[in-house]
Amino acid sequence: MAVNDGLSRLVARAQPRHRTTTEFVEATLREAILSGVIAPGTPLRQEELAETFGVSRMPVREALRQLEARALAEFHPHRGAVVAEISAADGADIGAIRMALEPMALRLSLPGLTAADLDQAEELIAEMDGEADPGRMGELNRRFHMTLYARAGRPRLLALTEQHLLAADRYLRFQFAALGYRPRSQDEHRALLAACRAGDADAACRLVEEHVGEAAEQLTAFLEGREAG
Amino acid sequence: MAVNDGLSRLVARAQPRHRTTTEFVEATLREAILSGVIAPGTPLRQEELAETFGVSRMPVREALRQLEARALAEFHPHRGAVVAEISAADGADIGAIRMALEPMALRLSLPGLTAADLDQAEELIAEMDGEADPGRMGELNRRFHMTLYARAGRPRLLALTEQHLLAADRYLRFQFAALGYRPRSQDEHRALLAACRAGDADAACRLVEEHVGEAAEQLTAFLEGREAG
DNA sequence: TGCCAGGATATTGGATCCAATCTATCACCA
DNA sequence: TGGTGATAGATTGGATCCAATATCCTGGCA
Repeated sequence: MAVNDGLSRLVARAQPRHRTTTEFVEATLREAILSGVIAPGTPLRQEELAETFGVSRMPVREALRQLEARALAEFHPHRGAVVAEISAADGADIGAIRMALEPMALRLSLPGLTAADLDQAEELIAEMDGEADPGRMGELNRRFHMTLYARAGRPRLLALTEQHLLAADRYLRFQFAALGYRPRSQDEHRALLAACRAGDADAACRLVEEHVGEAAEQLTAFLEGREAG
Repeated sequence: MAVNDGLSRLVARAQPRHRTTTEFVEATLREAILSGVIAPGTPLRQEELAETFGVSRMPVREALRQLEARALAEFHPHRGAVVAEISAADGADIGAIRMALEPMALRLSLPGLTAADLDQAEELIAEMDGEADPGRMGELNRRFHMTLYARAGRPRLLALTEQHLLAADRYLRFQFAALGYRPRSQDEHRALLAACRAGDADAACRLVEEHVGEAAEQLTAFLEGREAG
């Protein structure tokens, strides 16, 4: 079974240190969908998932409802849930949201950033230089961005930003596999970090907006080509 | 019972034309929370809600999970859910998100706006002039904003924007009740509409950002005073 | 040969039941 | 008298069971 195959590995190594079974199932499924372990369009059969997780159908149902609210799964009444499809239009949608949220997060965070934060960001850039694995690269990229936003002091804004960084990751997987990492991305990361170190908020916000925008643009072009072909 | 009282009225006049009971419960509860019919901090007892809706506890449970994913309810394992609290910090958080999303939505929508859209926006401003009821005012305000963003062609961005407009409404209720509607708001609406009619994207985006920012600022000040006192 | 109808099957949606756990109360002891 | 521990009640979390609905296949008919 395509679903169980990759997922059961995730389930096996997932620490069930969650307080309820529902939380455990939701977190693991979300990870699986965002990381691409379960492909878009895959039907999420309740019974099958329940068996994989070793629980009854009920916590699975509640978890699926939460995933629906996060736009990671689509419900069709009496026909079940499927993993949300990916499309060029949706990729552009997520890109637009990131272009709106991330400059705001950075602007709020910048004054509070410590030297340690900036050093950690620099270290993450260095790690990305030598990384080939797409999944790991996505995680490093996400951590780099979130490190810069961490001092915004706006929990909702940060949660929303991270959620859409994760959603973008899911998309970027497809691009990574075909084209490799976007070469200019690292240059942009370095320029962004330099602006943050200089405390130049306007420049930093402009850079992050351009950075996200270019990534989204290239992704959209790639996906449109994929849909056309 | 404080919960049932206002809620049962909503339930009574709600058309159960939803495909599943869970959808019906979720939509009605969301409306009740956002509109303030159920106050922040109110415990959401599953049995009580089930009785009010005339269903079993199960669809209530699934609906509550979805509300949690939307940050409208907070879950405490084995202790139940409560309606999400409101706070000055959270109000500022929502304000920051709106300030990020709405200029982006407007910029994407502006080129596609029709004369009919602009006329409808103007009509909504006129309606707001003569409106005293806070709930109705919030709805008109929301429709005005969403009308201007409607042609963005980004479903996720629009859904997120509307969700945070609704969340802001929930907060504004408290301010309405104490201070009435912010007087300068209508002037800003008119200026914004004028910029849209002129097709001046930069000005329109700047105006909407300022508009949202000022509303958020005043709200935050009000809530901080309320929390201090 | 193609299309429509009807029934069998699979899967979800909803109800009921049981177990786990949290809270509050009360007795008991220092 | 104040604090601590045990116990009872209430409430949620999870499992199982039943009903409702969609899909798919097959057979009959034009």
